[in-house]
Amino acid sequence: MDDSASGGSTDRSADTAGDGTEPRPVTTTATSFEVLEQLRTSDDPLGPAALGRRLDLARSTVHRHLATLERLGAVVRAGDDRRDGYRVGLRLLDFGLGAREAHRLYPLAAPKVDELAEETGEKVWCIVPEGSRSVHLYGAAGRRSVRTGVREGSRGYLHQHAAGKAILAHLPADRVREIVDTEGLPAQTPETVTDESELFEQLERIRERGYAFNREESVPGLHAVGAPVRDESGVAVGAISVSGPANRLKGERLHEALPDLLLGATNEVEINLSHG
Amino acid sequence: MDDSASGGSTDRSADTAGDGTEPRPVTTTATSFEVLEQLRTSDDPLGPAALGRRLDLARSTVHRHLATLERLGAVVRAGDDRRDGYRVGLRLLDFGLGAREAHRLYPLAAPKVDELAEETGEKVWCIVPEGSRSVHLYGAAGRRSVRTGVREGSRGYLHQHAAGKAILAHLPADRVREIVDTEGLPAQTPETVTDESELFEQLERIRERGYAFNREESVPGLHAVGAPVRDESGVAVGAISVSGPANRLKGERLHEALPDLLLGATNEVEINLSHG
DNA sequence: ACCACTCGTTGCCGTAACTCGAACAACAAT
DNA sequence: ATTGTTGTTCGAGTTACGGCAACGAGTGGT
Repeated sequence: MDDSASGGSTDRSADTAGDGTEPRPVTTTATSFEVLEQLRTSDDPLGPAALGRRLDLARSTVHRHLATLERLGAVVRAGDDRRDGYRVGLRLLDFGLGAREAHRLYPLAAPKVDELAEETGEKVWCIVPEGSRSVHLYGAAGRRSVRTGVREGSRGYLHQHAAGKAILAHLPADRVREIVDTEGLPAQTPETVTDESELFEQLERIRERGYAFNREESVPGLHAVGAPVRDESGVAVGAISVSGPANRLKGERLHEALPDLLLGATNEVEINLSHG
Repeated sequence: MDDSASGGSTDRSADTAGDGTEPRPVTTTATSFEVLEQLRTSDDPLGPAALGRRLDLARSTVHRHLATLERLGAVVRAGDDRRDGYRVGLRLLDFGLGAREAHRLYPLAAPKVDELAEETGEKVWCIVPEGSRSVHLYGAAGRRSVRTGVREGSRGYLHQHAAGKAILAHLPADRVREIVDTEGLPAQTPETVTDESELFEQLERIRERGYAFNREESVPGLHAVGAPVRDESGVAVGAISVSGPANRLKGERLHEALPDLLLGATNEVEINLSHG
């Protein structure tokens, strides 16, 4: 009842301070996703109280969101007791895997990734850009492959991987600008490329030779080679990378054998991509 | 259309006889999920107009939801032109695969499923109950395995599979009652068990011998064997099944060899489940 | 060439429904 | 028994959600 009971002309009260360029259309659905995000990143199930504390929301509000999400199958109670809290439900597995199979690259690249993992014995990834980030679409573990923290579905920065740099090198220049401007060039290891001109220089050389390297830029002790998958118009729709311990990925193997294998695979995928 | 495998009647009327008192907690988040559901079940990308028509919403409303979901990464524009519509984004892959790996059964069952697929050459599934339905948590295709319509993440009815019946047979009796009451016993093929007493009779025999059969009850021409995975207290947390063409899964192989293999695998998983 | 139709997008306004705080029942720890 | 949790329900207040109408752009018909 403060003022402006009708019409509400003068002041807009809070006006959602903070975001300068936010257009207007934002939603409460975002809150539900924040709940999901909290549940996803937590190892243990969480209840309304714990979630409310993390998100700064009232317990009753969280309760309502959870009830709705439960009805949708997006979350499930962890145990039989109602004190056990909730965790992310498998309904989202349906959505997620559906999205993956709907991606034009997945059915073509997955078998090739498997082949490469078999041939090289290392970890092989198919990575695609989404928004201004990278998504690990599909991965296959070779016999001697190392375990990193990355999972299928993981999101990361394009400038931190071999595959990501291969993608950046074959994107329209203004697109690269947008991505760098919105995401910046955060470092993951001391070797990560954080200098803008250094990055553009690398991208130029990647365009020349057709593939990219990653020398401990994402994980200490890990090297990788990445090659882009381009569509008819030449822009990258994704990339495939082979990664392994630095002492195994070096010299002739890193600079010639693996790139050859990779380019053979990506070339084949590109052909199927155009004539499929 | 008409398929609408899940969700179904979302209209306010609904309220099947019985409990007319819908609690209260329903949300607009549900609308966002309906948008996602439509995008998931559609082969082609959809825009605000098409979605609005299918969901009976104003274009502007759908637009708002899409804008929010896009900001969250849950949907993405299909093409560069803004006329191309949206599809489900890979953000949900992150949620979905995370939920799968968080499931206590997945890391234990997946390698065993791979083994069984290798040994039998058939299609092998790990299935878990969620809510009152079944979810295909993980599947592996053997060398000669057949392709059915099922995918990882697919949801179905517990009484229609071998694995599902194996689960039902090792659930508390009142739980089974709940499930049958809420879901009914819909038929998928002429062979599906639709009679309640027939089902309970089968469940009793499944408990006695320790595994379940499926003779063309879910897909015509397809047979399967399923064995439960029980936790310390004896209730089923999931099941593993082997399925293949009826003419290959019969006689001694169906009734002795495959059950032996299956029970060996599930037993091992159960041990790891208790002491891991 | 025009026109008629659809598309996506954007303000605006009324009101549905989302958020919050308080209160209640169970349970745990002191 | 007291004090602290927890999950859950109910009501009141106000946000922001949903529908309508209009704009700019693209497409197909004639």
